[in-house]
Amino acid sequence: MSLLDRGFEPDAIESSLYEWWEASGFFKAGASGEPYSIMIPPPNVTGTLHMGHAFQHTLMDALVRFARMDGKRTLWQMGTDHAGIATQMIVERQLAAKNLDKSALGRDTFIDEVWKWRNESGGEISRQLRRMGSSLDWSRETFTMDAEYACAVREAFVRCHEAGYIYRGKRLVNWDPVLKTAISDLEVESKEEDGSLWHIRYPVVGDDGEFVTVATTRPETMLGDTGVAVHPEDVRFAHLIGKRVRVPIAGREVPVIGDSYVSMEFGTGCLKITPAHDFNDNEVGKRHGLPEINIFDAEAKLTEAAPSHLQGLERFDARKAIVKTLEELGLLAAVESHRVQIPRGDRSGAIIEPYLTDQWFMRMDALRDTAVDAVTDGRIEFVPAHYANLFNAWMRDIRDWCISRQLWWGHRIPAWYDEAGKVYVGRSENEVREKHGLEDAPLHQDEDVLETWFSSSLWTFATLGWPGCPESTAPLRDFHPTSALVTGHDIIFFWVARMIMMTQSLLGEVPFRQVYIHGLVRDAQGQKMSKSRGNGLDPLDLVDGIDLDSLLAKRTSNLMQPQLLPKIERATRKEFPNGIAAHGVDALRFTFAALASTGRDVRFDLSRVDGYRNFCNKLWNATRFALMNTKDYAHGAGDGGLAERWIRSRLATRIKACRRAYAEYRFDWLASNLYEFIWHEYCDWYLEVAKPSLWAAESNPESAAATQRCVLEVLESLLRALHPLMPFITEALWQQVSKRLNIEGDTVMLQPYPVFDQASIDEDATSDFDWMRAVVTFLRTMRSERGLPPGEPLPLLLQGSDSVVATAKLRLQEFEGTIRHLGRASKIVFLDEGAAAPPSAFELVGDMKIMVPLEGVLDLDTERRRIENVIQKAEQALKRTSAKLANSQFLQKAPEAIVLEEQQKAQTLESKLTRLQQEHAALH
RNA sequence: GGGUGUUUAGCUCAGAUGGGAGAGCAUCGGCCUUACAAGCCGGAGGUCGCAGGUUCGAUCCCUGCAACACCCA
Repeated sequence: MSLLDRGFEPDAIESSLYEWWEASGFFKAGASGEPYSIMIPPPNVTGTLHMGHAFQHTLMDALVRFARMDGKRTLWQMGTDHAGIATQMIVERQLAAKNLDKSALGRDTFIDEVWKWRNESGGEISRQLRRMGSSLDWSRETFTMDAEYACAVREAFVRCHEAGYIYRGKRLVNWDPVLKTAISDLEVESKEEDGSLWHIRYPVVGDDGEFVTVATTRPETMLGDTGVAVHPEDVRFAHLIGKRVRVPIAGREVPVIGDSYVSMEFGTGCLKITPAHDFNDNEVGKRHGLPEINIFDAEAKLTEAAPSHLQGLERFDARKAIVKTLEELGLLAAVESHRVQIPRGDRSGAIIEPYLTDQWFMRMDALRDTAVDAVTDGRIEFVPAHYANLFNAWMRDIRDWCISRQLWWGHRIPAWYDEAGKVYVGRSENEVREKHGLEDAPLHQDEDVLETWFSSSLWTFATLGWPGCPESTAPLRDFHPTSALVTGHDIIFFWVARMIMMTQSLLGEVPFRQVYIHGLVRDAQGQKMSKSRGNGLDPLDLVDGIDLDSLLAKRTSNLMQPQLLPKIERATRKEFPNGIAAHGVDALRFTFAALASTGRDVRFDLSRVDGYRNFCNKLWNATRFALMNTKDYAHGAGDGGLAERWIRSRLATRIKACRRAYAEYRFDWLASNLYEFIWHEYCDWYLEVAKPSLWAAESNPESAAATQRCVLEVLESLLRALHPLMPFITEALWQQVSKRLNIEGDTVMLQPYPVFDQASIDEDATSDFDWMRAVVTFLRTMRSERGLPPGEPLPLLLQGSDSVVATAKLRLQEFEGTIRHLGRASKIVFLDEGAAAPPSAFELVGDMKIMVPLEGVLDLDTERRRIENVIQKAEQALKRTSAKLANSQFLQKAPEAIVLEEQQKAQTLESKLTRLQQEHAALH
């Protein structure tokens, strides 16, 4: 009963419940029922929980908890990603701090270091996921570098290679000269930066004194030029096509070619062609058979392909040197400033160099088509649907995917080379030897690893036992294809598309049936949250609270740009002058749900969390009230009266809405329905109406017992309905409430989710209850508007036709006590229809006039103005409706139901107006 | 340059089938009413970005424009 004594303290309930849930095995994949599965997008093992995770996991956990309660055989698969580059960078940085270098350690020792780091520091995200209440199946936790997972990766590689999807080749790739690895198109971020356009004269061979002036943003690449191109229809240069020009400094003679890729308007209209260091030039070069001359090494320094005095120069030093030489030679025609797109690696920030190397690629043409088909024919559904367009558009333009990386941490490519350099692909060296009869021939394995996204593209099935033997793949049969994928729009291409392609190619089925795309969490100003901006929030700081100094320290430590410190400090002090209060996990989760509408980005607003913490407090206190007033509850109570029928009807309606919200991924509707129901229906009205009945147990024990039963039953249902969003508080409260109702079961999380009950929908009870609310609201508003004390009892007079009075009397049998209690009515008296009423404040509720005599208090002028106001509004409404009804087109074409509705509206308004005008005239 | 999304109360956002507009927060007034002051009661607040079109009727559908955001080149 300690629950009754204390107020709501989230921390006190959250700490113990999760441990108990997990230890009890409640999160483990279910054993019966229709399968429902979600794979967690595996967080990077290097990661710590950020707002995006917290948001995403709240939604996934709600879906999973809902499915589990709804009787599904539910799996929420846990796991983390080895995150090749990110992890390797962290460990390298740690080594650098100890003045160590990975090349000094050697590959094997370095990988041991990475594992050591992972085992010691890689578990932070798991702890945080538990703190958020995520009901993940930890017993199935998978790491993408686990031995079984690695086996699946090799299998996938070999099968794709056998199917002809994977090939090795020398191609132009995006090269990161800092990390010294190839990266994929998606890992390159292009931004416009200030640059220059250099106009350079290339002498025409055999025509002394004639030049072709090319324009370029990268003069240093001229050392690799193997052609100059003009537009074939450009009359200015038509005579040059077929001639040769001499590339200055390099001294090479190259042809002038015509290619429609050249824009006649841009620059000089002449383009130098460097097939080895530009993607577009590479295509032009291929069309015209131009050689590809690689002038850079892996660190983007000039190689022997450059003149000897320039060799070894880094590319931007080379640029300076070359521009200077050109100037001296008089070959620099002009320099203009120019905005250029600079491609940078998303990890290192280094400027990416298109670079010719041997890499492994995945062919996209056939796989692309199967993926697009799966989305087009509805086997995979995007929610919201418009993301399917984005997906298709991207797939249309997709290029072959470079899957090899020059890193050490990751899945090593299962390919071996003999001494002649011939490549063999297989699951293991032994398999390769046997298959190709290589016996003892020296073989060495490919040094490269696979891109991380290659292994994570297998995530939905490699976690379930694939390829495995029949016994170990039972989970695969049960849970694949998975039910839903929940992710942000930023990784549709990185991950979603690749999962669809890989899964279809390897399993012949889709990886998931629905993809719910949620928005990104931004700060209150709509800015992306990031460490470098210093505007990030740690979700657990919202949960547990943090003082200003700690928050400042957190936001300003290890800044990449220390000059931003004062700005960040100012902004933080302004937004959180007192730090952040503790709100509890449930309030934060509910906030995320409430903000999650239609997949758009969300601006995170702390005042919303405040509001939902208050909501938790409300629920807590409502339960305290329920428990306090049902101590003597005994079974066998009746169904109760109108109020009970009303609240049960409202509950049924809300349950229907909740289920629809789950089906449509509208977590905002889910949240608002539950909030409205609990606060404004259950607490504001039902519990208030219940009080007189509960307190009159001695005079009317049956009624009191029925009320107790309804108070408890509705509360118990709504706790179940709310549980997927607010697991902690609902569990703590449900355990108390269920005890009182003698419900079996240890935990709310394994109770059935409430089912919509059509039989509980009760229109009559709803209109009766609404009538009562109108009467009470009149009394309250009337008092408030006239400045009368809210507590002072006032008599209430009712007047109407016989039938109206008869209905009212029936309703009063149930609600007289309620109206006296909630409206502070001293007595309720009926006036004969024709009788003259005393000077009163009045209102029309339907066809009944309700009034409070205010002899002496009433100011006639004020009352008259009040009525005039109401009359004016009614007249306006009537005018609109009459205009419609006078329109023959409307009568002809509008649906009958709408016409009828308008006719009724007009009738009601007319009679109301008549009454109001009578009252107005009577006010003297 | 191409594409997608957004534009509704002071702020953050709903508006589900086209039938004259909703919530939370903030704000104003009144309440220590035996669950809750993290509360209760009541009020005020809108040219639904702009211009056309379709329709009996448009916040909603169509076209154009503007602003903002993101993606691609």
